[in-house]
Amino acid sequence: MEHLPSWLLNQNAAYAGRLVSEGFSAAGARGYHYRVLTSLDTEGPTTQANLGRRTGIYPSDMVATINDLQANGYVMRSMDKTDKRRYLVTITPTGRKRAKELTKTVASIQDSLLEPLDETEREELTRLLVKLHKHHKQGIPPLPSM
Amino acid sequence: MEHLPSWLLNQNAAYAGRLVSEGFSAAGARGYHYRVLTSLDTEGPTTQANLGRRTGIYPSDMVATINDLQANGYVMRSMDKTDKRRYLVTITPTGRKRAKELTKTVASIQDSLLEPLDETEREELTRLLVKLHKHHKQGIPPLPSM
DNA sequence: CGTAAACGTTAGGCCCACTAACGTTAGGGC
DNA sequence: GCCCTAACGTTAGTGGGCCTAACGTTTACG
Repeated sequence: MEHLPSWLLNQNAAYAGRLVSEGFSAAGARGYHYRVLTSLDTEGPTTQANLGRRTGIYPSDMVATINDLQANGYVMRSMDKTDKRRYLVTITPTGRKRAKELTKTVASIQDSLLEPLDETEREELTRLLVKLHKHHKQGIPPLPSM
Repeated sequence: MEHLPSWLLNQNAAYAGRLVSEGFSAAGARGYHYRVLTSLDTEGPTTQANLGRRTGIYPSDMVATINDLQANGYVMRSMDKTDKRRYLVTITPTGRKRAKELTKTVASIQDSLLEPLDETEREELTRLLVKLHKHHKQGIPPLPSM
């Protein structure tokens, strides 16, 4: 079991998750918040559905996430005049500030996560994980109803 | 975000998890069952607490896991004469058979998981993940109350 | 123009990780 | 020998992330 890639992936992801969620929960945030904020910050405002496609978050979970972010003033919902089904989600200045905070938190976590690896190994690991992820992205269900 | 190791780890683990749990749930099992059964099969019978240490499963979850496995006849609880606090958990012949089944399931999943990588890359990925895991194992809380 | 699709939303389920508390039993210090 | 602490198994419950089902409304398409 100790050398099963799926198991290793899981154990390491669990560890990374612990680190990340420690950092996040100390800041009163969760993974979904971070994902949505950075997406809005770097890729611009869009609808909830589209946001879901960008971040891999289900529409049902997106609602709660946006609610949270909106309640904290990090994000604004405005209706799309041309399509009454949609909301347009926009990040606020406060939201941008928070996005940067969380990004910094996450970055410092990468360091402690990758601590045992030297620079070459870090790059190689990242490369392999990217390759794996790119390949499997296609096989992932296209987030139904979005 | 797309190149954050922690994020990549998570996404790939999620994908691996989907594959694994598909395979498992088709067989009516869960990850915890597999972990416990293979541990018993390869490392021999032991107490619940020790089993938890071997597999990284919390004692509270271990109870339910052993209950399930026992209900299906894969495992036996017998009391430790020398220490009335402990149960000794032993795998049954049926359990061994099931362990082998699940192992086969998992093995075939590794293949589809690692499909995009060539042999060298697979070994390198495994090596890096092992290194990461070995290093961080120490920092992981020693499974409280065990 | 009518049917199918997309949108946001509510409700719920599953698995895994993790915490808290409890009664019981064993072990170590003095 | 006794007390305090620690370990054991157990029950209960939390929370995050992933995922499905259903619904009313609105838009797009054939």
